[in-house]
Amino acid sequence: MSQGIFALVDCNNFYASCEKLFRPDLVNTPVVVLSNNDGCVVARSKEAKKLGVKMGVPVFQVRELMQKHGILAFSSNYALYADMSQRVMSTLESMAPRVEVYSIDEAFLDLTGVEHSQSLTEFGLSIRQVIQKCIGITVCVGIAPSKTLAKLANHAAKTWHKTGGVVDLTNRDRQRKLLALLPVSEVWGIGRKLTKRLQQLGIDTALQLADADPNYIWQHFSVVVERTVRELNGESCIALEEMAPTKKQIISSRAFGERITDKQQMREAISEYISRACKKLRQEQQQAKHLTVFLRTSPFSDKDAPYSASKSLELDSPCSDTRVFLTKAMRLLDGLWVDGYRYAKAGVMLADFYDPGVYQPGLFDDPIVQKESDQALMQLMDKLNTKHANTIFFASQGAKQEWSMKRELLSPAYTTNWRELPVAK
DNA sequence: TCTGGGGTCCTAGGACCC
DNA sequence: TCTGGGGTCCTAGGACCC
Repeated sequence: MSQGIFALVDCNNFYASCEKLFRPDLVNTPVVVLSNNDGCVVARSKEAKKLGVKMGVPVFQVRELMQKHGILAFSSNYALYADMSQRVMSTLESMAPRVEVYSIDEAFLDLTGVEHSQSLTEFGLSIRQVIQKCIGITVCVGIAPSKTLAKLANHAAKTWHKTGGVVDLTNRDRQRKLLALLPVSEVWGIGRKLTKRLQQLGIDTALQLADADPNYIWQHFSVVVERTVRELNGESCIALEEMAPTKKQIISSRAFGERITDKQQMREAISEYISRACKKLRQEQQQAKHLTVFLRTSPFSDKDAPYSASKSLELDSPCSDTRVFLTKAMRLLDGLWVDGYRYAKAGVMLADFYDPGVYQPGLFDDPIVQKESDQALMQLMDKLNTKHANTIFFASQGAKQEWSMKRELLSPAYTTNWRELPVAK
């Protein structure tokens, strides 16, 4: 059994906390943050949770509740959250030698060796204090010999306030006590479907899963669930990954603010998604060979006829030039578009990535030759657009973008735009 | 009227080869 | 006019995560 010690540091109500941070007047106000298009609730402050707003509910279902209790809603402001996240992560990196940034609001830390100089709980508390003081964000810390147990320890730290926001779960008896209290659905990697199937076999609690025979689980489920069983028993099977693995695909897709029925508007939307995806591709310093374009009507509406389709193609050689993908995507769209539907969402996907310069073209391929001047043009575009969004764009993206998503409740870009810095009065 | 977006991993099954 | 079995590669779809 490998003898690592992991900590999971997770920001409390991250998006809602970011919004509140710059609005001291909202200390005790219930706040929610909405998904793109202001569609559903993706984050809730503790006050909003207390009032019964559930994660992921469509806004129209809780509108009454929000009005009744004065719950304030914000559109999601990713520029702000990404910037705050970076501050949290670099603080963590200054406190622990090995850090895996797991998501925008979570990181795994390798705490091997820490216990020689101070207790693990003390270390957890100091992480909490430093982040609170330097950044103003509250985090909880779960500590355990496997990532799956660290997740559960973190859950416990969030759930029970008397823990002080830090739970050390390195002791086997404490592990089993906690596992007995938690339903199997709380376990990392056990989603809705697996929960149901496990319950049918009489496995309701996390402890029952931990005590199941790994071979039996492997046969009835998969190696993934079997690994989870081992992790629940303190055997570390999922390593800490400091380096973000290179991406395998890039998707850019979005539901429209209003349904699209006009092909020209769809062209604009697809052009916009291609531009974003290609920019991301160049940031990853990769080239792609595969392109997919897809579109669909709303799967929730019973009055709209359902339609969903996608088409893909392979380039002769990998490429990261927006103009090449724009041309190809428009051709794919011609094959997908059917008049008369009310389209709700569309998107593009790039895949099959290569490092620049390593691809061997086939004998009969007609490789796209990327001239230096082409690459320079793309670099210049990216540079200008990073400094000020949408400085230059392709005409096909459209200047008005009437179809773009709703963000009616957006907070200012406090930390990423000089003109929107908070003012101390 | 109003239901997110962006990812990963695993598995099953078909095509194809010897 | 034979039709077994094993291997590999690819793709679609399912399940999960935040």
